[in-house]
Amino acid sequence: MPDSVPLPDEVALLWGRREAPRRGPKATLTIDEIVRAAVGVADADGLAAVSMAKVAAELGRSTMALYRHVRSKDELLMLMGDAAVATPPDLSGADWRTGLTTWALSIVETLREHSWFTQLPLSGPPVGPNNLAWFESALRALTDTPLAELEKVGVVQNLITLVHGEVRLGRELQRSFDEDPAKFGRYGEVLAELIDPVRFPALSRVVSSGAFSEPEMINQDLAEDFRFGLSLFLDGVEAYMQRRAG
Amino acid sequence: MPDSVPLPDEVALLWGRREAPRRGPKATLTIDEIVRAAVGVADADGLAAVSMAKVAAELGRSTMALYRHVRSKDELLMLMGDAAVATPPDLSGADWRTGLTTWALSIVETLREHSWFTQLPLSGPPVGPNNLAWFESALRALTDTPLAELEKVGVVQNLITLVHGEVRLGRELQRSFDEDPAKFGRYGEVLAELIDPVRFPALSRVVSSGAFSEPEMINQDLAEDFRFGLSLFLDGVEAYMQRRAG
DNA sequence: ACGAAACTGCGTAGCTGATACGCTGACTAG
DNA sequence: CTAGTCAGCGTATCAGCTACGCAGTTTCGT
Repeated sequence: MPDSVPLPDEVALLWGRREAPRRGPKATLTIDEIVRAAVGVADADGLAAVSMAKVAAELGRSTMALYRHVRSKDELLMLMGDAAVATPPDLSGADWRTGLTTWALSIVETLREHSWFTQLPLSGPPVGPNNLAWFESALRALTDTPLAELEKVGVVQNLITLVHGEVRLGRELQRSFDEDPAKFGRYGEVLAELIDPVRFPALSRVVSSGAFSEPEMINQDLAEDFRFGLSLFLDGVEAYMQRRAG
Repeated sequence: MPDSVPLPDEVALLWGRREAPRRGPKATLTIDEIVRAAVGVADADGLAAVSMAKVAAELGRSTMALYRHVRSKDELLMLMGDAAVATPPDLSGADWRTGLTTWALSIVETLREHSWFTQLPLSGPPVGPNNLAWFESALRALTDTPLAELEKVGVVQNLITLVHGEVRLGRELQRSFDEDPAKFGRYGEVLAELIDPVRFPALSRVVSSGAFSEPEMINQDLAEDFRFGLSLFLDGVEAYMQRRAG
């Protein structure tokens, strides 16, 4: 059976289905090596540090050598985006709620190690094998629920959004903290100074409740917020299912 | 009363509290003009098009003139981030749920017009006057609820995340669509081709349910997903309040 | 077995963009 | 009036992406 729909070029690349040329010298570089090197650079020094030159240097090659394997830097970024997420956990046997919770925590953990992930330009809906595997994994957790297929997609989509937000915020706050730790100790103070209790009554109440005065625990607080948000969201899903079933 | 905590420099800038020099020629450029021009460029051609040179050209100035008013491009981006969100809606009189819904839809609408907002580097927790005003607005909607102050922050934080996700996805899908409209018509087909129903049963079911075959309505679908996610989340908040109060 | 075709790796060079430095001339406090 | 300040900007440097084309390598067709 021939491909009735020839795959878009980047998709073929993502799935390793780009046919190798038969003539000419064998490539001494593989896409895999390049992507691995790029991921390494991003993990170590952030996405901004990923330049074609640096990745090439990491491999002991010249900058332009990479362009024989990758059409553009954007294409490399796309490949990195699929390489970053590897394999989803096995959720079989868990009820949908436990499954989705595990799923969400797993993805957060995975992405925390490649927190540049959320900075990648999106090139449309997911098409990479690993990203689709995670998508599949989440959908599978919802198999035996009364949700319509489209609703399942909606739930997973929103879950992904929550996860991205958590990872992004974690990374940015961490970076900001590393840049100037002193600033964090003063966030509460600075707010207190800026905020007129008349114009900002609700915010003032939060500030004086001391919610912003524990500068040391940024990431703990953030992870707490995420778990809280996640459980609220899943509560909502549960309520929706009951309404729909009953 | 003197400032016990001298404001960090960028914060002073954000709040227009940087003192003007008393000697020398008067500036013929204001920060406001610069920020407005930069926002204009970003609205028209995207954040990537915002270069110091382009913004300066927009104002009929030389590139380096901007650096008298802004310490770096990052500082300009920070200012853009506060300028983009202007003034939050008045929610007084609404119950918390209606209030937060209005709030979320307003922010989405606002950010849709400056959808580069979600690409800005975050420089820590919010400090700009407009961003804080939105924060205040959301917190105020939760005033008369049984939530603790820290929980209110958590709820709003997660709401913001959902909003960012919606805006980001909308922008990226739109861009991707504009780049190659044909690709969207084929997303369902491409998936169908890639996905082995044995390895991807749940995804296959979604694909064959036709959930991905209406390429024309990307943004409608997305907005739908957002409203769905928002209502699920708020259902969860409601359930939590009841549990807490009862 | 041999020439042509198909390739790979890479050197070079062009272009865009951020920004350091220092000059010129304007404005103001005393 | 004059010294001190400051705005605008020309110039130059550096980083990064990538188009182009050469030189050497491998394979196919005959």
